[in-house]
Order: sequence, then C-alpha cells, then structure tokens
Amino acid sequence: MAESVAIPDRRQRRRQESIEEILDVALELMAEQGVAGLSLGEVARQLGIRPPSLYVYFASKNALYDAAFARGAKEIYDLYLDASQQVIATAQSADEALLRMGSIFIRWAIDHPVYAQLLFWRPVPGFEPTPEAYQPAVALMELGAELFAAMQDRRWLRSDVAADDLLRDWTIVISGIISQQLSNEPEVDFTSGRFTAALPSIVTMYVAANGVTTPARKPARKSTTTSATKESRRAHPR
Amino acid sequence: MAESVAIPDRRQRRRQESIEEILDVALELMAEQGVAGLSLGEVARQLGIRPPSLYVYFASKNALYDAAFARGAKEIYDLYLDASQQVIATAQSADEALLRMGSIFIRWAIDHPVYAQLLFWRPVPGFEPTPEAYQPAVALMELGAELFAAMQDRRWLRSDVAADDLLRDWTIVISGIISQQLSNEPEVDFTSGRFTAALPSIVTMYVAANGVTTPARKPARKSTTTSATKESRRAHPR
DNA sequence: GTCTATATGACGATAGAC
DNA sequence: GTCTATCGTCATATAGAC
Repeated sequence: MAESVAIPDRRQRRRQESIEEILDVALELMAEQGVAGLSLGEVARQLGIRPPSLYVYFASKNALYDAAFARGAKEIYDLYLDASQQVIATAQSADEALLRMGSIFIRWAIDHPVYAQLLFWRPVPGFEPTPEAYQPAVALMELGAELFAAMQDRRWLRSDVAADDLLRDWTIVISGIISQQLSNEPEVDFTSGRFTAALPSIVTMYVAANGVTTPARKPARKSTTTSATKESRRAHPR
Repeated sequence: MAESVAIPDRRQRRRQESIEEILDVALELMAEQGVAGLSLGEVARQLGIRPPSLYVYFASKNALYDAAFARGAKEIYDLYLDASQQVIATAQSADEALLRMGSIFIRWAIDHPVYAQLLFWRPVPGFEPTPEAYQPAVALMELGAELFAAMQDRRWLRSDVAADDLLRDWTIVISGIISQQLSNEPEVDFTSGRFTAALPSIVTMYVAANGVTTPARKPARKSTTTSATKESRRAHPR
C-alpha cells in the first residue's frame, strides 16, 4: 500500500527543479528584453518545450512574475539581515553603519536590475505581488526599523524624531540613488556609476541632519544636544 | 499654380489636431492600464476608427510613446523655467528656494504619474526616446545647473563643491521622493502622501550639508569623486 | 503526471482597395 | 485618409497522447 505512493517527495523535488529552471530562464530574458517584455513563448523556446507546458508549473504569466518577486524579496531580505547583524555588531558610528548598509543595498539593486525594478517600481501592468511574495519586503522594513531604533539607542541618531520617519527619509535617499542610476545609466555598474558614487556624500548629508551632534531638522526646540526631552517614540521598541 | 497647393496649412492643422487627439486618448489609457499596457486597438476603439488608421499619424507604437515623452518633457520644462525665474527673483534663502522648486517639481510628477514614469523610469521595453523628444529634458538639467550656480553665487550653497555635484545630489533626493511615493502609494495625491510629506525634512537635510553656514560634507579635502584640487568647478558659470 | 497538439482571440503592423 | 484583409506573434485554454 505504501508502495504506490512511495516517492512523492522525489516527484516534488523534480517539480521544484523545473520551477526554478523556468524562473532562471525568465529572469535572464527579463534582463535582456525588459521586465514587462517577457514572452512565455520565448521562455518555452529556450527550455525546448511548448508554451502550454509552462502552465503545469505556473498558473499564469503573473504567477511567474510573482515567483520572481518572491525570490528577489527573499534574496535582498537575507542579504540585509546578514548585513545588519554584522553592522550592529561591528560599526563604530552612524556614518560607518549607514555607508555599509547603503552600499550593500544599492550594490545588490544595481547588480540585479530586474529584481530592483520588480520590487521597487511597477513596470508590469496588471501585476500586483501576492501577500506571500510581498512578505519578505515587509520583514525587510521591520528590519530597517529595528536597525534605526538601535542606532537611536546608541545615540548615533537623534531621538526626537520617530524611527519610522528616519527610516522613511533613509529609504527616500537610497531609492533615489538606485532610481537615478538605473534610469540614467542603466548599463553602468555599481563601481563606476555617477549616482552610486554619490552615496558617501548622501550619507554625510543624512547624518548631518539626523545625527545626534548636529540637529539640523526643524529644531525640536527643547535643546536636543544630548537626548530627547520626553523619550523617543519608536516603532519597534526593544 | 498656387491653387493646387493652396491650403496646406489647413490640412496640416487638421492633421496636428488629430495627432493631439490620439495622444490625449493614449495618455488617458496609459493612466488606466499602465504605461506599458497601452493598446493601439483600444486607442482606435475610443476614437471610433480602425487601428490601421492610427499609422497615418504615428509610424509605430513607440512613435506614440515618443510623442508622449516629448509632450511631458516640454511641459515640465516650461513649468520649471517659470518657477526657477520666480524663485530666483523672490526667494530669500536656500531653504525657501529649494522647498519651492522641489514642491513644484514633485507635485507635477505626482499629478502626472504617466509622464513621470515615462520620463524618469524605463517602463516600456524597447522604447528609447529620440533626441528631439529628449531635448527638453537636457535643457531642464541645464536650467537646474544654472539655478544651483546662482545659489552658489548668492552664498546660499557652498562653493567648494561643483554645482554639478550639488545638482546630482538634489536630483537624487527629489527623484527618491517621487519614486517612493509613486511606487508605495500610487493612488495618493501630493497633499496627503507619506513621502511627499517628507520634502521639508529632506530640504532641511540637504541644506544642513550643502548650505554655506554648515559645511558638513567631508571638508573640502582633495575632493570626494574626481580631481579638482582647488576652487569650484561649475558647469554653467555666470 | 507531464507533455504535445490544437484552438482562440487580441495584439502590432503591413498591403492595397476605395 | 480611411477602410478591409491579412500576417505573425502573443497569452491562454482545452483535449488527449504517452
């Protein structure tokens, strides 16, 4: 009896391999022809199968986009998790921490423009990521909030502004670098980009306004030279 | 003799009207279905004609995108030209000038998400704007360079950094706000957006680092990016 | 279970009649 | 300048071979 259903995991593993293989090809083609220019026929052609066979593994073209989105979100989340732990453990200043985090994040985005466009822009009409695919992106934001709260705790960043606002402004400047680099110099890599090169000055700018030593934001009025007057209000207290 | 070619401008005016009308419909549809999701069949349907008739006015779908790009570029250029003249004439500080310029630019982008995506992102696979369509965008950058040079001359912005670098960093933060707002809260307008609301704090941040009173950037050492060991190197000296 | 064969309808684009 | 007719390709759906 057990024999007839003996090796379901083998089949499933085989199936999973096929899914990953299709995804690999699809991502390659998106890199060549643009994210929204993906053709299932071309995917099938590259794999040596007929287009309808793809529907065994993906219910629709958008399901393929969703899987790509999920893979990219997971990848950047893992990378960011690892990086933030290292940075929290070893960084000596806000400048250093932000430079390292920004560098890792931006480098990944420029190295993976397809993921970056899929995750940060909306290039595919009609496609919305499912909550499952989107989940790592949410976790990524929470990770960011924790990191910024930790920097506030260390008095690296001012505490009279909510960590959420600090993080929002940080995402603005980082996504600004990525967005400008990808749209103005799409073929240039992280090392030689004109906009990626702005990261140090952008970090300095950020810290000039949000570091504890230089409260340049609309003054909190209550002398914020050292600490907050009535405690910080943070999104993810520890 | 003159009679046989008597009214060419009438025909041409009529033709131009048709072109504008087609463009209007196309932009509406892009707003509804996404920039890359434009369908020529749907455009023709809305106009009560057959799809092939569109080819009398536009050589291809990309030619239509090109015309849309040109129209958007011209519109934002005119807006920016007007605004920068007013700001140069009346603003009293870097903070005020940048807040006004940023506000006008971002508001336009959020109010015209189709133009913004077409101009600032690359949502349509295979489409590259022609030099003619792109020209106002170049002029816009030159306008920005002049504005920043003028602010340096007034000692509103530090002069130990090239105006081009100041402008580059400014485009980064502004495009960051636009990019984040359009991708995270696409349906929210300028007034209520979470990221558009960050403009004042972003401007303060920018001025904290690049205003003359607070040189927070890595002190004018041997320059951060390339050469230029001394003096400011500006793109458009006056 | 996995694939092929085949079909449908929409798409961008072209040719040619009127 | 507009039409009809048509082509090749696309995403997608279904039926059925192995």
